[in-house]
Amino acid sequence: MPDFPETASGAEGPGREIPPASLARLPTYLRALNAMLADPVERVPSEELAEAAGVKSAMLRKDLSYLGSFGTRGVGYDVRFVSHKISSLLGLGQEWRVAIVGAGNPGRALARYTGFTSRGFEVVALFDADERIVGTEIGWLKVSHVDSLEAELERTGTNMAVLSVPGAVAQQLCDRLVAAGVTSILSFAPVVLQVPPHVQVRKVDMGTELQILAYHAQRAQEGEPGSGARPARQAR
Amino acid sequence: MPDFPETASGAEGPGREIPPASLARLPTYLRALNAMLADPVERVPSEELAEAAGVKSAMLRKDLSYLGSFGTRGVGYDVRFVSHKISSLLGLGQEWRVAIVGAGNPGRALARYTGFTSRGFEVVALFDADERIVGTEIGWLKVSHVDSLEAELERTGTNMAVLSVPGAVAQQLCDRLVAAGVTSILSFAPVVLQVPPHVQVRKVDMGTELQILAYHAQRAQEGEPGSGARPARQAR
DNA sequence: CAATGTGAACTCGTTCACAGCT
DNA sequence: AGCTGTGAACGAGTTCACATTG
Repeated sequence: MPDFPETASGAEGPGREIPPASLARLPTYLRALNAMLADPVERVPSEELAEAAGVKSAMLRKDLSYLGSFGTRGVGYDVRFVSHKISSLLGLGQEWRVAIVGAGNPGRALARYTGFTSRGFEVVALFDADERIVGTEIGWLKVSHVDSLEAELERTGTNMAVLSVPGAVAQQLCDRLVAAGVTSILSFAPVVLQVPPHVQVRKVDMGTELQILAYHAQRAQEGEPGSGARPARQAR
Repeated sequence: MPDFPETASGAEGPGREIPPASLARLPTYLRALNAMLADPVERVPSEELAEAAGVKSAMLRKDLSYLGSFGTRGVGYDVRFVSHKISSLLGLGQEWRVAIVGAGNPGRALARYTGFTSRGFEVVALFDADERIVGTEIGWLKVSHVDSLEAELERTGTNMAVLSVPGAVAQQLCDRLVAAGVTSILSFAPVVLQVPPHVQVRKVDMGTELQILAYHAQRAQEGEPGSGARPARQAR
């Protein structure tokens, strides 16, 4: 299917760095585009793609302009072409080998989540420190003891890690991952990880998200009850 | 013991809205402060708290200044006091009743995650559409059929929902949640949800995060030739 | 003519640097 | 003396609006 000129190899993109805010939206665009590929949609104007992605059309156009300038004036964008372009920019042409460190509830859920296997990410190792969990099979993977972390990372050629361990041990395991040469870490631990500058960490934190929601919810309910401002003072 | 000196009751709530970027950091500050409370730390200067939260001290001070102006010049901030202040601003004084919609792998992991129960969030209902799952117990909750969604939300007094269902049905369930009066939704579904303006949605998307990591990882590996030499330095 | 691509205006977020308190 | 609180400078991100192009 990849019948597009120059796919995964470098040199294609402009030297410009993509601004982080823009980069963070590309996966959303990619999903929208791929959804359109299912139906046989050939072209899409920025207005429509932007709506599907939940952004304004000017922003979408500016974002895409960082990757180069394709799209046909008066017509729109070629769905397949832009999809490929984003995929290759994101490095989805290659398989990323992911290790999951921490096979507790969240780790196990991740290991079984097939959603991303299909998108260029393969889970190749699973670690835990709990003897009762080590050796059990989850999905089609056997849980390794965290003692063998370095050896297994090497053996499996892991180049990305998901950290789903309790906050108390997250930093220490993060350090070991970094020492073993992992430079991309997705952390679910509710702590701020300290890493050297060449290592990329992204954090997913449900607790934080719920607290932000609580802030808005509280404001909303203060407005509701008709009586106006209420102190609503309750210590925890 | 939970009494604090002033807190001019009328003046506590600044009319000012908290800027979103600032709001998003408050949970991190709160965690750092609560960790300090464990040790008996009374006061902390902005420099130190900022380091624990991974931000610059000027930013921390500005963020805290949105909540009011406490902190003692020449000394620092009272750990307990600021912790309380943030908690109450975030609405953590009250119990939030959370329903989890979708009891697949991620939903089950969330239901068992006790980490947030302790922080003012209680899971009060769990839904799924799969007959084989409905009726089973997860943690101390029985999975309800999604058909009874509206009734159960009402019965349990749910005021927040976590949406952990496949993307294909997320929008439709989101609509039902909104129709049932839920105004705060944390979504794990990899789709852009359309909601009316009074509803707050936050999204957690591992796929997106991995793709962003892949972008950086790809850039990094383009820089260095494929030989075995890797920096592998330690974190601080 | 319809829709892109983009400079310019504007808004929001971060950092600086120092006045003002304790 | 030391540290907060904040106005002002700076920078990033978003939106506007329009010249440009197929």
